[in-house]
Amino acid sequence: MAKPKLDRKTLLRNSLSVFKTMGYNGTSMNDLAKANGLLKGSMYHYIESKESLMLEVLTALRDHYVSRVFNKAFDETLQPYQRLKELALRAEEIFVFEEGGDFLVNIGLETKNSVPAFTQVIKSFFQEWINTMKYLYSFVLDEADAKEKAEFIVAEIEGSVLMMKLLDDVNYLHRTNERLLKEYKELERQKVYK
Amino acid sequence: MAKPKLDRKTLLRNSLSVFKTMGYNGTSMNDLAKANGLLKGSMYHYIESKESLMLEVLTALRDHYVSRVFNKAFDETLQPYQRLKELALRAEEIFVFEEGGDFLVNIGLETKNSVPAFTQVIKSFFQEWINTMKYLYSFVLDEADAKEKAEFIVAEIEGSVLMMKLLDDVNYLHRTNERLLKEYKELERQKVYK
DNA sequence: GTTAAATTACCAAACGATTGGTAGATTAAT
DNA sequence: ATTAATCTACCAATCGTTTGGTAATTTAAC
Repeated sequence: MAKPKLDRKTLLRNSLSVFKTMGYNGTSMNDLAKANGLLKGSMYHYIESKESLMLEVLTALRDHYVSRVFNKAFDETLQPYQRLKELALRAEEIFVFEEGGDFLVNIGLETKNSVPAFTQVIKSFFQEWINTMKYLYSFVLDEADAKEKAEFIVAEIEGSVLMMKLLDDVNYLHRTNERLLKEYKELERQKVYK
Repeated sequence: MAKPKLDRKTLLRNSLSVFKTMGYNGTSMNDLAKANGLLKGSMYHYIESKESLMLEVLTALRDHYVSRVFNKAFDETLQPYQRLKELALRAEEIFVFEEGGDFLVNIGLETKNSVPAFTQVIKSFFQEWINTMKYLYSFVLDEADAKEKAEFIVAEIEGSVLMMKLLDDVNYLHRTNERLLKEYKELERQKVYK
């Protein structure tokens, strides 16, 4: 009976799936336990508290994005435009199909005034994202413009994802990405002519 | 103590204030009662349930926006550009200073998979907003483009508000509005030249 | 290789606190 | 005296968490 061990990754993935559909306050320890094939008391064999579990989920998600998605921006075997395209593609997959998506925003808003520990991780995710975009745009814009552009683009994508969810319209994000890519190409062209 | 202690408007305003900072699931009937200067049991003299109260708050908020904010777009004493400017100004006030703000988005995301009645009202709010923007852009763009532009702009503003909250940066929305206004003026210029 | 101790994984039950909601008594204005 | 508004007291259910206990497995001494 001490064999079928639940490994950490599975625990986090199962828990994320529940948190994602019910939110933080909307999810009970019972829900989490069920999703992991355990009774609620047994969950405490793996975790210290509901809050610490969520914090671990958030952190894992952020680290995943940083090391598996954002890092594409620094892949020197690709042209800058191709890197942006890779990022856009991955973002579309993530937000439209995968578990996770705009999860970080949802939880960030829901717990903003009650669990500061969450806010910190979520903030750092967005900072990382903005920095990634800033780097990519530094190829076609000067420092200050690249920064502003990066901040604006992250907001733009998040807004699209949001409307996509609220209005059940899957095209939102795709159109936004297409617009961004087209615009980037135009910026590259202008840069060359200068 | 049988005086009409609490009028409907005050009840809704007080409740909104609590819901706004703690979310739907994060707010208890006790919290709501306290905010209204009552004991929990007394709340049920005014409302049928926690859910019905929230639904009333959401509906009142949507109706307020439609009749007091969005209607500016149809004010024929103003030039289209001036109407857009009015809308932008009001939006900035609402999102930055007032209670309410992106409340509808937060609740929409938090309760998307648990309380469909909320989703309906929230959806209609965004549809109204999009329609308003579409009308304003029909002065400078053709039908199809105006629609796409409207959808995009609402997403853009929402994204800005979101980042503003998550990153505690009040400039986000202001910059977005300035960009929109400038672009609208440019669209007007292009229209004239054609 | 056998065996006993230590550890792991889990369950069933219960904890005190809090949840949304109800009933009946009490208060105060008309 | 009537009636509307509020309080007090309570309910059943659920919350996150802790407990006591029991198999299954791993470890380590022989």
